[in-house]
Amino acid sequence: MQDERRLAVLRAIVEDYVATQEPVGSKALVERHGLGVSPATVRNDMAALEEEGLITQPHTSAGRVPTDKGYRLFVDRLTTIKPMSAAEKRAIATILDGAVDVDDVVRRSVRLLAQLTHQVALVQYPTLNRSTVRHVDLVGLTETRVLVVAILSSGRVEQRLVELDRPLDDDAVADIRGRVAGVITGRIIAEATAALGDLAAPPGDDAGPQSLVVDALVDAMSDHRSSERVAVGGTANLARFGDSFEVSVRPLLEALEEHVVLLKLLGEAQTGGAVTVRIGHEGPYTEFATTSVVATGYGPGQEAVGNLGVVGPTRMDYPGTMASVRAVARYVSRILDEA
Amino acid sequence: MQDERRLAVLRAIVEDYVATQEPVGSKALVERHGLGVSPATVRNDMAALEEEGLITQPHTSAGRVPTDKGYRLFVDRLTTIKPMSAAEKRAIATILDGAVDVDDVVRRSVRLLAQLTHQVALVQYPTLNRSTVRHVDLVGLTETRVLVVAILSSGRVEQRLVELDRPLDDDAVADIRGRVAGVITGRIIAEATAALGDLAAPPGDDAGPQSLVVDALVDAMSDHRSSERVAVGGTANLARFGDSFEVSVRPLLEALEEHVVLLKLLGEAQTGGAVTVRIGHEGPYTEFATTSVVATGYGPGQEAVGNLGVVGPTRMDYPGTMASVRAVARYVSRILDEA
DNA sequence: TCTTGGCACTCCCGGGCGGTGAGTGCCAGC
DNA sequence: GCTGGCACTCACCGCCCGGGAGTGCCAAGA
Repeated sequence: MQDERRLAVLRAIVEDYVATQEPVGSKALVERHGLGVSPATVRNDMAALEEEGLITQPHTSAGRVPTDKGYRLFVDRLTTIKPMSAAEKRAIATILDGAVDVDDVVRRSVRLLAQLTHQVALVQYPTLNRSTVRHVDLVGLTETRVLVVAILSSGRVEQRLVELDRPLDDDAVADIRGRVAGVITGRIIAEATAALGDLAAPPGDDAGPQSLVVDALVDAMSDHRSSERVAVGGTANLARFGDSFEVSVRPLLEALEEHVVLLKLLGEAQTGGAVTVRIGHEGPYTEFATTSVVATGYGPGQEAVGNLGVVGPTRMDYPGTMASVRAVARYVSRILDEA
Repeated sequence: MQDERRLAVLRAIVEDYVATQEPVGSKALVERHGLGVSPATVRNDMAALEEEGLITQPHTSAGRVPTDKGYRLFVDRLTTIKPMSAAEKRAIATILDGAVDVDDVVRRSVRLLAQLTHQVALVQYPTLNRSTVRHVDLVGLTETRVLVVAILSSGRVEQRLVELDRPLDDDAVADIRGRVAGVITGRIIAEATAALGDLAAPPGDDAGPQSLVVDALVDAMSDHRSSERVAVGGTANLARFGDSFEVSVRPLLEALEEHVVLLKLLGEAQTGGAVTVRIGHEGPYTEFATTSVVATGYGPGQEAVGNLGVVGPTRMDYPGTMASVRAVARYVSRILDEA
């Protein structure tokens, strides 16, 4: 019974602190929330919660602030993701439906997520892993330059310019095109890449040019470039960090330009539709010690082709943020499914 | 004679203030620079400079700080762009040469420029205006969906998915492809768009699908999307603003996500290779009242296909920044020329 | 006419100081 | 196990004050 009330106190502390950004005291707590007990009782509970490491006080005789552990318990056990309102859902659908291509979906998502959550939004560009090759084309630009274009089912178009070591006439280009297209069209990337291996060193005169073209295609489909990209938006929301710019915001801004780090952060998100939350010091990223990351995967069906989420101060509105992240991920998935 | 010394004093004030970020007094001035006169003399000159509106003091009995007008005079008459060292040039060339496509050039340029100048870098994506159409392709995905792909001489690939109102077999797709390609291949965008107009409402059964395809092509080449995009980097360098985050950096971060505004800022850059500097309140952008923009155009030959530059506090190292901006623009131009 | 040393004045900045108030811990009583 | 009471602890804020950098002005010298 007391245990239950203590959790209620923790929840109240988290909610108040998130709302006011100030340490919350026992008196204010009983006034603002309908706990039917006296401040003294709450103080006892707070002492117990502090004993457990769930809350802490910045200095003696100040109110209490949740610790990372406290937020963790709050997120895991004290809250449920609140569903978005119909109006919010409509707004999301309207904005994302206007996208003209995959890149545009990503850009719009980032913007939308930043606006919804008032935090820094991250959206990973979709990986090509599950895509199939829709179309391959070779375009002879000059006698020794060929543009290789691969169109993938995700809607992405990858291109490479190939410099040949000797002139090639149109028929020869068409020949290579036909051979390559026959082997990989309709296949998923992994299969296509494997199949190209057999073409890399073919018999006959065209070995050189064809190898070069094949290499370019393998490179274009190798997934690295596109999956290593993350769109970032809403950096102005870093102002929510009340702290000084130099100590808290600058390193964050720097980290946000390091897309490799962001990918790792987003990569922690579990597949399968659940929203993952990383709080404060959890994980090895010192730059993000005072921040939480709320992320999830997106993609058609159950399979994630990318992750998206937000970065914000540990003192954030977790239920609302998680709801927004989940909602945007769902709509992005749906749109990618349609395209 | 005195006039000359006064300008020397102004130059010294600008240089010292840029270096120290603190109001500079008469005594420190004669010590750090080799002006062969006494502090009292300098004080008289300072009073004259203040009279002309070139410098100002934050409060009585403080040192002097250059005004926007002072910086303007400094940039226009007191400084020359200092050439980059050979090592710096090599570094620029090395970094940019590794780019795999146009988008990669832009991304690398932004990063490079931010590192060189320690400021916020902006690089506009190349406009398509001067590009020619290298290749057009139509790919039938299903019976009622066609992917339209246009490959431009700039290396950019534009694509649109077209939903048809009725099924179309492969022959019909090939037919439209042939007709469209015949009309626009090799032409510059403007001509191609005009030529497409004649195809929009052709005679015969295929009027519907062909119109849709033509519309998509016109849209893809309409230049709006790509030229409305700006890559931004080095936002962490906003820390150089010593002021409080909320009043000075937050509005800037917000403005930096408004790419329309950035395009206008960059658009002020003159064509023809000169580096343009906008200082402080010059221009209608209240968000950028405390910043200067150093920008220039880039592109193969004399024609600018895009602009790039940096945004920083008015108190910036103009000679160095202008040198970096010019150098990066030149190398980007060269690379685009080669591609 | 310009430069220079001297001098009084201004005002920002940082440190020290006491009052105020929110919040706590503890204890005795119910 | 809850509650009211009470003494205690600090952060915060406004205040004062001295130090110091820098200025403006003036009279004398080149």
